[in-house]
Amino acid sequence: MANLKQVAERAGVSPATVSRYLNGSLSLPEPTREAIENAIRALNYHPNPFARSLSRGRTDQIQMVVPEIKAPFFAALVAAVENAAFERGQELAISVTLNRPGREQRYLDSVSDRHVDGLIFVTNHPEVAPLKSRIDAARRVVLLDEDVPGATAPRLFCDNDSGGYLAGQYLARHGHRAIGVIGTGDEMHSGAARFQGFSRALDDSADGGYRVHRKTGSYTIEDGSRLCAELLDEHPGITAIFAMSDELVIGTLDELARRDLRVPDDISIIGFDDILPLDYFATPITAIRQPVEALGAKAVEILLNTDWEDPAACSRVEILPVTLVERSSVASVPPAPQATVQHESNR
Amino acid sequence: MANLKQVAERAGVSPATVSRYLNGSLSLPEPTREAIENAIRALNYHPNPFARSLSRGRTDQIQMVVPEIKAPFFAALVAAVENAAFERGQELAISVTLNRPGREQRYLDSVSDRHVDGLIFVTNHPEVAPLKSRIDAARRVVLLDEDVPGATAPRLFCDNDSGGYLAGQYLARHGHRAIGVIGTGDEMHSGAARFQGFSRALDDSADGGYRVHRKTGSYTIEDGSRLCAELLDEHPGITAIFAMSDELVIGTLDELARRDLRVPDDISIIGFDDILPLDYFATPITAIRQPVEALGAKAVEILLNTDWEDPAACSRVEILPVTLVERSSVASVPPAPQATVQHESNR
DNA sequence: CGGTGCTAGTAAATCGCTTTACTGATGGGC
DNA sequence: GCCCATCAGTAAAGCGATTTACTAGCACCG
Repeated sequence: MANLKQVAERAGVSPATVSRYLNGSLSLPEPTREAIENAIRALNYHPNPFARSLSRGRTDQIQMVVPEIKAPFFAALVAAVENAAFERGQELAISVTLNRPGREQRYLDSVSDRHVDGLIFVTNHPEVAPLKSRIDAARRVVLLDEDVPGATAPRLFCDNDSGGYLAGQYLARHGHRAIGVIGTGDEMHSGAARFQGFSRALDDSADGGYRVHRKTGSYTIEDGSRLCAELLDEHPGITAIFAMSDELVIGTLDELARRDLRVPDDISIIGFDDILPLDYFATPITAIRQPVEALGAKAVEILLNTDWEDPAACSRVEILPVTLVERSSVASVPPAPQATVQHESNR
Repeated sequence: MANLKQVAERAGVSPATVSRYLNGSLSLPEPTREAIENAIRALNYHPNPFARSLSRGRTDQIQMVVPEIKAPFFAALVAAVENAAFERGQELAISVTLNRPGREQRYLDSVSDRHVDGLIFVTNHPEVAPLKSRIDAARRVVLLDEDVPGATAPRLFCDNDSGGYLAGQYLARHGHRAIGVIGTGDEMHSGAARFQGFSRALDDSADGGYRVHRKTGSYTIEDGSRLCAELLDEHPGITAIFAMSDELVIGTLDELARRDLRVPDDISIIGFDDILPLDYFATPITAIRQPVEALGAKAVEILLNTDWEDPAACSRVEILPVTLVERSSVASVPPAPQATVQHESNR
């Protein structure tokens, strides 16, 4: 494996010259230049990135920690970040925690360990107490998608609140009055914000009288089925369900199918994420779309452009807008609610 | 950021001692040992991995190139490899090509570029002509899941042929005689092998008289719908469909739903991959399960244990068994086929 | 003719660790 | 008392870049 010195020798110049030429800090006359290029080609020279990093004290590599990579949202997020990183000449090292205890901490440490330029951190569970101090220590960490309360780091979320709002508004406008909501509880930033926006939308709606039944769990298919079942058992009068993730939508659909409830004839459903090809579903599912591409691009941008000495920059929160993608899983219900719905009790 | 020298100074020994102690090539008496450990803790020392790699000429990092990361099978495969790599103390760097021209080549070059210990290469398209020579040049490449014909590299596949066989056998035993198959064409190793096994199973079946209608495309939801539609339009008599990937199953289901065909009452379906939670589907889908975990583990093992000087080892092909996971998407049809099926023409 | 400014480079220190080949001291065996 | 092991560690040469601070040579200007 050829090195700089050999290239320099063959080109009849010094290693410094080759290095500086390659890094653009030296412009050379044509003949020299050509000699170098030839030598490089002849020896099939590839700079050793380790020597490079060692010398420059910089990596050109960013790391991303995700809890999961099979879940469509995370897979898409990783793809988006990879893309953005690639565009900026950074390599992406991906680490998957599978929520195994200690893995998150371990990877966070690796910012110092691996002397990586920075880290994009995505979590999906609330037990993050030991993370805070490690994030603070690591610096050069961007929190993406989910919060770690108290940690000092720039954050990037989608507009969960307004996503919830859009969903609520949409259901209200279609005449739904008794609605089930399934998602995470308030311990998760996303679940709290989505639900808050959702509730506000209903409050803002001219005619009050809403009953919202919330069931909380994790963003999994299993919980989607389970929570949907609970919802239907306890509140048979609901006419619509807001499911806060693609997985929850799938789980909900399964449960509805199991009960022979048709969407949207028997019950309406509106989702969140919109990563799975909901268009292709038997009933195309209306959902709030997360701006995954934009999230990935922005996360990389923040990571690379933040001035890590500036405390203000390190606690900045960026919010990206979401959109409602209308399909056909929400039906209009008559403006005057049925009696059967009426006498149902509020939680 | 502390370095070896500082640790050594603080512990009152030489850098060499610390280094050798840390690498286990020196056993020290308790007091010295303790002094070093204390110094490390006090300075929060983390060895610089670049200096390490530079010095040792080794990376402890393996790279994986995948065409896609959103597709469930690839996401699962990446997760499995990550896991296996982690277990062996290797970092995993993941690169996603999105089938953009040049990206695969570029990443292959990076084995030399990044001086990575090795690379696991997964592709999903047949235009691989320029890849062959690059793989040969890179050495230390394992071909996973899909073949690049002619390249010199160890290969690891699931038993596509026997997967096809199992599917064919299962459908035959359930009395299906007119069957649609959708998958990739023979230009892809997986598509060819799965179809071959499938056909052989039908041939092996006691009572001949099968009609198999094959439609080929790529492993996507879109193609699943499209090919299923073509199949149903051209061969309305088919009683079962073998869909060669999760995506194709989804696409097929969508198309069936669109036509109000129920699974398995109106038509049976058997899938391949079994990564998506098919259990949770409205009709749980019977499918051939790919041993994703095992594929990941084995790929890493091959990468790390192959003697790259040995030409025999470099052209070894490893095949992992698949299993049929029985659910409820395949119905039995009466042993004597209907007249309507009878007069349908073979392709 | 001296000074200034280019051009076209170079020498050498440095990044942080690994590793080979040593050394000095101590203790045991005969 | 001498020799040989063993123990406990060290000095120094890499690994392959980058980068700072220089210099030699030349042209041009006034």
